Amino acid sequence: MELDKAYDPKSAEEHHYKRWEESGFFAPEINTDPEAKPYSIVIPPPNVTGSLHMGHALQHTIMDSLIRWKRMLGYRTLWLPGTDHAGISVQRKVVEQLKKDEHKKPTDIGREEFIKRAWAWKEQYGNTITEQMRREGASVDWSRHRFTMDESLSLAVRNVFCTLYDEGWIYRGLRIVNWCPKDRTVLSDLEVKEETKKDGKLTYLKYPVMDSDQTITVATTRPETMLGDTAVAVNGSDKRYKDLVGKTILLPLTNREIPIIADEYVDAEFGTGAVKITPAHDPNDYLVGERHGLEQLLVMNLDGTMNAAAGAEFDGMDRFAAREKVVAMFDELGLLEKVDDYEITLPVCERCKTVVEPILSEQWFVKMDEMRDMALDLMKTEGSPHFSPRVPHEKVYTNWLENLKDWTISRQLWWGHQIPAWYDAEGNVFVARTEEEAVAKSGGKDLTQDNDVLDTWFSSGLWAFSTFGWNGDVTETDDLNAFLPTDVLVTGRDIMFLWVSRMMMLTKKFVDKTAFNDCVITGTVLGKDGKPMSKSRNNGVDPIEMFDKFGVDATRIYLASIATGADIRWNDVGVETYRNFANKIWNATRFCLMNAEGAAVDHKSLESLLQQAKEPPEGGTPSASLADRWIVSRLNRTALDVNAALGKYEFHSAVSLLYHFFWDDFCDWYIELVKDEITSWGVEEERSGGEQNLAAKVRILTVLEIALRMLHPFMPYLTEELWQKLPGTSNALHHAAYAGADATIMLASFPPGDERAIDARAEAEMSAVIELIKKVRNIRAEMNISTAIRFTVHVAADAAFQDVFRANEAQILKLAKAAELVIGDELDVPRASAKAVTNDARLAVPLEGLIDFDGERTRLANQIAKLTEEKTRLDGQLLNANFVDRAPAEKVTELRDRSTELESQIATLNNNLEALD
RNA sequence: GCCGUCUUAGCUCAGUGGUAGAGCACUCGCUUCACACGCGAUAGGUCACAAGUUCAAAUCUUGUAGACGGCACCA
Repeated sequence: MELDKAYDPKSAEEHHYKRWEESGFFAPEINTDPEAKPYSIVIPPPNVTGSLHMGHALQHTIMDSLIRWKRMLGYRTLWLPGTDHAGISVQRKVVEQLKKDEHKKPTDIGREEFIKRAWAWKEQYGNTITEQMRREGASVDWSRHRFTMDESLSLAVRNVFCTLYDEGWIYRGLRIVNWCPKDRTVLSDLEVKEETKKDGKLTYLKYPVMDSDQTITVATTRPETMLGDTAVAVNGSDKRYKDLVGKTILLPLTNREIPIIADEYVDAEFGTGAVKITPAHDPNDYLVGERHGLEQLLVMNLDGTMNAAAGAEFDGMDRFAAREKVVAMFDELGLLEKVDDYEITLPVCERCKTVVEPILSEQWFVKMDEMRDMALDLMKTEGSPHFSPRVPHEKVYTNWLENLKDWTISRQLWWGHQIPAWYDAEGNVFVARTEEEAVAKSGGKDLTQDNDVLDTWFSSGLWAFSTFGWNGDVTETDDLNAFLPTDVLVTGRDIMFLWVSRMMMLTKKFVDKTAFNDCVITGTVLGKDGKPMSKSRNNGVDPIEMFDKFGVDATRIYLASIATGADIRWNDVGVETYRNFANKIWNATRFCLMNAEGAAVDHKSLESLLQQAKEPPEGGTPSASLADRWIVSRLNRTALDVNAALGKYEFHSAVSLLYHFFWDDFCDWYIELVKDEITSWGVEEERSGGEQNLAAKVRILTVLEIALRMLHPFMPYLTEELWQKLPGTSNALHHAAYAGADATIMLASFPPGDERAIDARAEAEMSAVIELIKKVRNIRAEMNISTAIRFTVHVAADAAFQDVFRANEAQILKLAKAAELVIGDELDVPRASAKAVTNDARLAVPLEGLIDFDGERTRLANQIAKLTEEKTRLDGQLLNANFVDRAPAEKVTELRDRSTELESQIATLNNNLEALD
């Protein structure tokens, strides 16, 4: 079989996913081992308005790598996919569509029709991400796909709401909330971000004190709110205003009389030391108002315009226009003291960047005190969730919880879970799961349901258990028993509070379990400019474009290679590295297949090698070749290390281990070392015959096959494509739990690695051979000797290494491009020779007529300088009595040995240098 | 204001007490029959700065400077 010369990702990506999905490989049911341990991950549900961005790609890569790894290890794995209904975002999309297509407002078509449109929108556009996930190769169980507004999940929401209400954890109250005038809904604190405005103004207004000619000056950034002022406050200990406390102000433009009060809240040092108090439009003022029994005068509508209470002149006027008008009128009245430029940070709506208006409004809240204690308790007693990396996330999470305020859960939207609360004509509230129940509770009255819906995060908060079938009516399911707690949650910092914390709390509350054991918080993938990717910065990189350009596998393994937990800049060159890696894997396989005639993957072929590593022949020479013993040792070491790294969520080191094993050990050395043995162009007469040749072919195919399995979690398409082409791969290689399934690498067992297969002797011997070859190559390169010239290499070493070099003579000659190897106790070479030392040998290359004496002098001098520098440093340490006394004896011996070794190497090189003269 | 992170080769980043690493870029040499998305060989770093702890610090502690994140406040 012959492969194309280069890997074309597209062709592999086209067909495997469909087969995997249709064969049911992604579902936990594929695992037929009744004893199999479960391993589960629920996806952070992307919202239906979204499309795949680099953050998703990173997180999905991590989740899929973990799931594929565990699946191959025989766990009953479930990665559960789904989407959330994204209340505000979908609502906005539908509103825009309505306006554009029909020039209508939501109120023109009514709630019922609007919701129909929203569902239609979701059906049409809401599957973008799920389709993109197929391209990513995500091995999610689509049969368990959930949507936060599915019937069962919606029932769960209603049941949870009712229970929390009945137990007093949910209440309805009049509070200052964050209002987005554009979206016309209240927002939770977490959905409000801050934006610094450099062109802000601080306006100083003079308020006349009644029965006096005095005025009191207040400063404000929102002059229009003065229309709702119901007091002016000063600090009671502020001497400037002492006499004014208790007096009355005639509030300009309104002619209302408002008191001057004393309150601790006022900082005498700040501004004028006098503060206008607007209890209905400012959270601090609200508190002051409560303390002093002030009227809460609402002067604004929920669309950001002023209302009648602001006065006839302002009624209906936009808040910003009203601001200008208020200032102008104060100016006319001579009551405008001044307007200063002022840099101000304003709260804005996270989604639409509209300036958020703090406003007094009646909303539903979740009381957070007990929830918080529950989550803190989980952290303190069980260290749950176990964050990775622990620093700094555990502390940030804990700090946030400690300062938690109540959660505003009502939203003035139509799309979402309508609040299961009904009102009678008198405004009495009846909370129930259905209208019938509510009516029954009311004693048969006519009721109307609350107009608002719940925050999308309220339903997302139930995700860990509602997705497994819990809905309050049904509280036990097989999936729930099998898969909760989920093993790990993989997500970004941005939703740690919005989602992670709430899911912990609600899962504990309703199923008395932790939602997930571990929580991997990924870093942010930054744009090339080092800033978070965003549309406004136009520094975003589209994962799909990367898939097209470099292939899915290259993009995935690159993402895994940067998944350290730290933020990282996107770098096309990095993906290119792994595109090249994919091509390298392709070509290594291509080479093996070109020479695989008559051979097939056979794991028994490595058994004798394992045996020799486990029980080295007593003093004797192992029968298997060094290269074979070495690659098996390296293979197992890599497998052990990769498993360990994945277990610690150190994806970048797993990738690095695999990269270097495959490229350096397998391609650069192993393939080259055994090339002659397996190819038809090898040195025929040196071989013991066809049988030996076949065994070597089987071995290399087998090593390759194991390597592909280790790479599969990161590079699913490429590895499946190649695995299918390797002779001898079949479902016999599957993990026992999947014995019956059609052959696929994704169900093959993941190499666990065997510590006893680590062959220290083979590794030491191989490194002697590699070092020797590298030194010869170095001489050739530095002496500028053409590869066409095959010279003789003289090697001196102790008896054991002489044997090693003799046993590997053919390989050394080939890789060093030498004609002859002369091995002995001492070097016996003419003066015109280039020389070098390794840790285990001395070597020389006679270069009669080729040597550049000056060049050789420089080369030797450089080597001597390098070694001397190291020796000087070591000897300095060894002369230090403190070091020798206090450092571990092992360390001291190690340094001493190294120093002795260096001494001998330097001496040799010096002799070589002198010999040139 | 409070909490926290980062600063390592030209670039992007690993490494977290015991001789500084990778990929890419750079330099030199290769149309070597798996791969030029390649092969071989070099070069390149007082690990931001300062002090301390230690036999030993890129790594631990404190401070300084710069970059950044979260929370709170902002009349």
